[in-house]
Amino acid sequence: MLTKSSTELVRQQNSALVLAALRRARNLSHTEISAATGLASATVSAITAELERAGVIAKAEQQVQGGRGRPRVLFTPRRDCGYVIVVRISSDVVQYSLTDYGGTLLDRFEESRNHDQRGTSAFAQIFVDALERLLQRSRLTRDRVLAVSISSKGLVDVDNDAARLLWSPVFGSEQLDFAALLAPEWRAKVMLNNETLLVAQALAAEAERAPEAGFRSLAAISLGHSIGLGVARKGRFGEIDVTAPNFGHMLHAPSAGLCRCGAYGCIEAAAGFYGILRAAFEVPPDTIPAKFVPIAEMDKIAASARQGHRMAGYAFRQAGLALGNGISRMLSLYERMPIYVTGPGTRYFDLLQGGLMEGVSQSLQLRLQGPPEISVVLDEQRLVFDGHLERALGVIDSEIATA
Amino acid sequence: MLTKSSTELVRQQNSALVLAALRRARNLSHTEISAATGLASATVSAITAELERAGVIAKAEQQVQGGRGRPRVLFTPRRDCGYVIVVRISSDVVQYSLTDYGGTLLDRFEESRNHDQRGTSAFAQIFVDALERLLQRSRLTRDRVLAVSISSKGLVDVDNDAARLLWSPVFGSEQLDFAALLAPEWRAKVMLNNETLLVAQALAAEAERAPEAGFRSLAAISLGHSIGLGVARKGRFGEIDVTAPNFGHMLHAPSAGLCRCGAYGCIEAAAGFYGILRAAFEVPPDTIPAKFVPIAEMDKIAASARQGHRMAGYAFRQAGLALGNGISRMLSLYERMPIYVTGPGTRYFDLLQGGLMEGVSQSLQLRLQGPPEISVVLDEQRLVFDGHLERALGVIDSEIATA
DNA sequence: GGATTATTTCTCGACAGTCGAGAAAATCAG
DNA sequence: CTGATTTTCTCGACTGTCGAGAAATAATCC
Repeated sequence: MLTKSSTELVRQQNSALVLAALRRARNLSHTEISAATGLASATVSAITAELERAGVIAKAEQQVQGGRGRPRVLFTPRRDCGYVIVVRISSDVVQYSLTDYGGTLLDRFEESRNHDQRGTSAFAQIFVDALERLLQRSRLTRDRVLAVSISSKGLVDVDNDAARLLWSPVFGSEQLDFAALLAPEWRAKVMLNNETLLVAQALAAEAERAPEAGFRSLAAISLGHSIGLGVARKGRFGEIDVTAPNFGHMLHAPSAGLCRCGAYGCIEAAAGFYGILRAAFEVPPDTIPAKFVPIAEMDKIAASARQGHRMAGYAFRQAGLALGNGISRMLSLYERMPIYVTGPGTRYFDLLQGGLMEGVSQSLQLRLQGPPEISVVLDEQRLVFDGHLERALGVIDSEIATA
Repeated sequence: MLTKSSTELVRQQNSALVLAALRRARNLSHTEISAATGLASATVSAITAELERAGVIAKAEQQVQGGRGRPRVLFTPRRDCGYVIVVRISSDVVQYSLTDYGGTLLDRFEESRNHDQRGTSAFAQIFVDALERLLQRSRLTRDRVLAVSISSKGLVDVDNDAARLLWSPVFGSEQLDFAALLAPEWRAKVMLNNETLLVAQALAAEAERAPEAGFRSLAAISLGHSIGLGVARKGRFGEIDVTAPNFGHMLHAPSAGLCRCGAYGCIEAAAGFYGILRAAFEVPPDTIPAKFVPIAEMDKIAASARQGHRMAGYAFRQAGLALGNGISRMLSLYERMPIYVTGPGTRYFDLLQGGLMEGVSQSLQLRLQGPPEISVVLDEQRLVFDGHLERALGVIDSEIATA
């Protein structure tokens, strides 16, 4: 069932367009906005006047000099128009950041997760307190925060309005509903996303900004204790569509052994750190996986693999194979697209590559279209943060345009 | 990059809305259109007047009688406004159908595909000739045909404007570009879709029509000599989005043996008719697959499986397992959705079911959300045809609205 | 220094579209 | 024939976009 359209929707769409252009370029003049959006000059006047009246954009202090005619006046988003809180939950630490509406970082602190006291209710309290602390440190009130963007590894409720964590390596299948946690007191929109989804979002935004590269789709794979996948595709209306399929716990092969999710044969059970560890030490594959593998331990296995140790090399090869087969299956179901590999596991990419290429090359589609481009991207943390901002600010912009 | 909006686009969208409503209900009065679309009465007047002037809709002859006040005048799409040609290519026969703009069948004939003379150029000639014949029999000119909708099993170019068959069981990897074939002489829009995609389209349209069932997504799987998958999902703007992932040639397990696509371990190599045959007769799995398996042959294997013959039962079980694992992987990458099984292979569903359920139940997601609903749908041929019409008429409608 | 030129922003009227309200049309009941 | 009822049609108000040209303003030319 399609939905009806109206002139107000037109204005919303075009306002959003102006905001998006302004966000990309930081500040633009009247004529530049017109050129970037394709809107007529008169329309730009109307929209900027409205946004200025609403306090969302302002004429920039510093005006550009030099041209011949009437000097251009630059519009820019008002930084103090609202604030965004970004929360990154990882297995050992939780990072809280505050940015303004322009996306510049104002404050940040981390709290290490105590490994003993698991349990969601304890964490919920810590979480809410940390947000309050963030406000106090910057002397802000709750209603100035327009969005709280949270990320974790794991499975997230796809329903757009919910912010429920369905399964995560940190909390297991104890569900956690962040929207409910902040429900009455906070007006902010609460969003929860898979970490690797945000990486894909950031990479896609970057690709879109690049000169006419003609971005269509891409996938981000994060290697570490667990395996994450984010897929970004350009939708029919030019918008970037991002999903976080359940790649790490997709079935690879029963031989991969017991996964910490409780199933047998997940990709993660072969390619996650604990899977590699288990294979390298020839632990029976139905052993309950290690809760946590120090990176030093992994480095040791990698070193011995590089020195020619047979089982260590085999473990990485099997991990690569699981990833390669998974990628092959993923591409069968979507389409050919470039793959970006991130996460702590990239430091072993030399050891994984052989198995990975072998695993990828076993399908009709890849024979027809050639193997996908696979590249390693290093700064996962920055990408996750960029993805947070990209999403949160985008949502805020579209809410402003809708109002 | 989003795209700008304008008042003309609003009219396009709303015209399309009116056409869609009219197509669903055959004929509707002014007030009914208003209720169905949510548009104001005055707007409906403007749009219907325009469409009537363009010759796309007309006031129906037969008016409904009985009420008290002014009698309602029913609008209905004009059948003679244009025509659609539907071509279904299957391995043994090609079916050509002609329908009017209302979707009623006017003419149909079949031509059996000669199994010896493969080769696309010969087929191209036959194809073009058949289309001409269809026109002559109904005394139509080429320019009265607004769409030619073609279906085949296999891989289709995803690019929306192209109509290129990339790989098919019928022509192998000899590509065939139908749009180019009809390029200068025909004004009709040429579309080519995977057969199972059309099944999914038809099922989704049906689900959408049904009372508030809240359709979100579904998958159709076709079992036969080859294995097809169509996935239909409701997009962000209420439109139905359909894709035909390359499911049959997704990697299952190396043990599945040689597939006729040339790769090893495809789902089809285990679950396609020739795969089942091969396993039942204990032919080595790297044997080059049979080009064609008569259904009688399959029936014999099924009969002996039902009588307890070990290898025959095993073959079907392995086929079910391959399908189940594939479904599990597919659902990992998309989301939980109901599965509809069609095609000639459904007559062996009792034999496949055990393996299928076992194969499906091996994943985290399915343990969290429960197994998907799987149901058998019998009349695949009708669904394919319905899907053709659904798509072709939809495209025509949106082109009319755009004009 | 004053006129000219180039450039940007702003404003006005035309045009397209939707909407609500009420007039007009057409039928039925009494 | 009259009034009630229901549906369709029309009119004016409102919102939005667009093109053209007026207004603003700084650099340049003489």
